Amino acid sequence: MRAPTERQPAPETSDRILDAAEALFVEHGFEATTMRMITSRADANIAAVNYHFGSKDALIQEVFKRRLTELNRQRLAKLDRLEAEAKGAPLKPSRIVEAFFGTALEMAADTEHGGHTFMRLLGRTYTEPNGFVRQFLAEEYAEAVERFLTALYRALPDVPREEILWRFHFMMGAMSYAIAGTDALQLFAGKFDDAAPERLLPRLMSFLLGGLRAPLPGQGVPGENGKGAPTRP
Amino acid sequence: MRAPTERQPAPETSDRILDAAEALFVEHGFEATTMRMITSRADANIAAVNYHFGSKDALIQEVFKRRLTELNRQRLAKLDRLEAEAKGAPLKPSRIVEAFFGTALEMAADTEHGGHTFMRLLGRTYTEPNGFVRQFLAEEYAEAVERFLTALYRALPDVPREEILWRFHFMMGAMSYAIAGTDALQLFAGKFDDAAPERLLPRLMSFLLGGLRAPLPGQGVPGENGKGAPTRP
DNA sequence: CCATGAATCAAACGATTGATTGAATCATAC
DNA sequence: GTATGATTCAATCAATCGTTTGATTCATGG
Repeated sequence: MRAPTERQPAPETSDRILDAAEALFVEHGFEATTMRMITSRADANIAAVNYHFGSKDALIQEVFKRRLTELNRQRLAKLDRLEAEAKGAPLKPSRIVEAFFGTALEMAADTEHGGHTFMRLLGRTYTEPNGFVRQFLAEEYAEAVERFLTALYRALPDVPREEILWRFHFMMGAMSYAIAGTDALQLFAGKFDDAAPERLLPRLMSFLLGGLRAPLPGQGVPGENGKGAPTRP
Repeated sequence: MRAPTERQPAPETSDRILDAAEALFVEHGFEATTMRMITSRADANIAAVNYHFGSKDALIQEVFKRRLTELNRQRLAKLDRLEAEAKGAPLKPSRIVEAFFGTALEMAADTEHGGHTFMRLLGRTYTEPNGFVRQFLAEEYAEAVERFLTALYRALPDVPREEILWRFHFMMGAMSYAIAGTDALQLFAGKFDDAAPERLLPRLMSFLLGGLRAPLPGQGVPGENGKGAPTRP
């Protein structure tokens, strides 16, 4: 009467639970989302979560694994294609950044299949205190981060690796906020006239590349070397 | 026997509770931090929180108010000084960015008086799902955001305001991750050789200004217009 | 020395949490 | 039609949550 033998593709109930949990986690966070809220929204019995997944923590992991594995698979596929086309030459930084962050934004733009919901969840989970969630995310990301960092190191051989590391970190932060969008913090409530996701990608990409290619922090005082206005392309 | 009459400056117990709560919130989040954990760490009775603050939610607000009011006061003071020196002329964007984000990083660099702990908490709270926390933060930030946005609008008259709004948003995200630093996500575990906070400020500032002054996303394909390498100053 | 109110304390409150039980129901194969 | 195993169900478990209580201790002023 315990764990189901996985023969069938999916009996639907576990998927409804995953979808309900995903949406509720975005809305209330992990701790504040109760099993009863999840099963109620999924039209399932309270015992269904433990039957299908084993525990609440295992359910959380499954919510992430379902989407994150696919996201990083797409990212690495794009990187593979770029490297194949380059035939051994270093890639352009803009291509690398677009492969990593653009893929994430594409998933975030997909409101039909829950991709948008998940990316909002992912963005706020990067800073999740919960230990096991963080460790799980780190493992799931390990390969992709390694590959993309290596590509960036090759693309920018004159830039100290530590600097690239930090800027990659900063870019992750900017992307998180970009996806969280208006609902991250009501700081800009009523100020965003246009939250169209199709305009978000070029906006974020310009910002990220501007940051990545910024003058290195050196002897010069930052901000003293330019007119300070963005240039029209 | 209810709320204390505020005659004395501070009987010490409420401060110990605030410090303990601040540290525990960073470590475990709001929900996962129990009253018993707080009062135990603060060497106080379990009833002390409700006696001094009224409720757990009120305690959370007080933890933020204590530091955030001071942070935004410093930010606005710097902006006031810059505007006084400029005598009506528009400010340089780099000065504005430094006044807003630099002040935050200064507080984050202060490990002596809990500033570092608080800024880590603040960074991860920007994406907090909890409704009342978000609304409280928004109110506490309203004036500063308004003032700094206005200054940026004046400093960059040729840039669409919506673009400035988004880039300010992106900058907030990058700063959050910068402060969360290594402990945000173990994605880069073991890769940061140098987490010295005094080098973080110039690093972040270069990145932010690079992003703020990046070419606007227009007709041109992003990333097709440059060599893609950061320039030495 | 005692009166007064702030502060602390141990103990308990009802409510809700994630998890578990054993029986009931369902689908499928023979 | 009946056996078999997967799934669902109502009911309940112990544990823990934030909060409250009433008594006790402490500090201070007259």
